[in-house]
Amino acid sequence: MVARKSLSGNYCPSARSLDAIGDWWSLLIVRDAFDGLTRFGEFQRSLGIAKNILAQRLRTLVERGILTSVPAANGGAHQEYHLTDMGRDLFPVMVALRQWGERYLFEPGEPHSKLVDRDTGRPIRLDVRTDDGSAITADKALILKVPVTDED
Amino acid sequence: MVARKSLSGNYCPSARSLDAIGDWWSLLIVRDAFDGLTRFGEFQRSLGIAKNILAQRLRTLVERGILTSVPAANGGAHQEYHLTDMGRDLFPVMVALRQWGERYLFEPGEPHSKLVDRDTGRPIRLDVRTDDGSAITADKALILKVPVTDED
DNA sequence: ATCAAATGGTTTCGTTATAAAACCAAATCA
DNA sequence: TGATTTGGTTTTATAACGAAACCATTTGAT
Repeated sequence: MVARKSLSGNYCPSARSLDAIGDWWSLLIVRDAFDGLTRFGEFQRSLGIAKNILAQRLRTLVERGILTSVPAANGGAHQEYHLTDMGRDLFPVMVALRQWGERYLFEPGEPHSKLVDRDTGRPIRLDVRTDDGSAITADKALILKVPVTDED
Repeated sequence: MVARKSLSGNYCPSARSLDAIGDWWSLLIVRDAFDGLTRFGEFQRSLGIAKNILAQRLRTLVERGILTSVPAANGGAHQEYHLTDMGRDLFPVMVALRQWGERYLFEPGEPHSKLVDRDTGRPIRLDVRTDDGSAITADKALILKVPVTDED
């Protein structure tokens, strides 16, 4: 079998996450869902994705519990795709990606969308902290590996 | 051309980030780099990735400024791959992915690696906040779009 | 009520990316 | 000095992807 290697049995949570949402389109769909898009056509126009690929991605995102498809709220016959709690909890991932991109992938002065607090208008950021609230940098972090059994 | 659509001109920073590191292996390589791996063979054994794919990924990660390849520190002839500042700043992305995976992709009680403060041993987490430090949830966030010019 | 267009897909087909394996030169080890 | 490891590249088969055509059902206009 030459299928894309599955990481779902991996004991690293990042690896499993990438297994679930690490393909090319899934996170972009989730981003659009955060942006309020719900309909097939909305996603398609927003992303410029091929319809067959979009259909497949929506299907697997639903299968994995990140989106739900529900009959249209307005009585129409189409489906609407909404974030589940699991999907909404990808919010920090989105913010982290956004923050990195803002910093490294834009020229100084180049315009880009911004994420702000809906109520106060304040910019949103995120920081890594220990559970007592003190900020921490990458070099201070240590990955505790789970004891190896027999598979590598 | 049927190449994978480039999002590098997109005004959404998340989209550009995914364009840079959103392919299947890149973030896993970066994760391993955080874990201290530097050599071709180390990455290959750790990930089980095909060598040609790994070589290609390392090349583009270097091109994009996320890794640097430097001659071996110990005088050997091989290259070592190290995170740049740009690469190290992906740390919050890794933590966010990890945190989400821990929560949703493991059975209760199932073992997984953990991220802790090297000095204190305290678990590391991350939260989204406004710049004055108050925590915020996804529904309180608003994406301010950049004014559209002519391309869609 | 009827025709036209939009919506939400699925199917087909060509192209690209990926995986596996073979291969190879240089360095290291015994 | 011969064997093994390292760090790749090349080749080939398969799977994923993108574009376009197609289609049934809704929705909108006349």
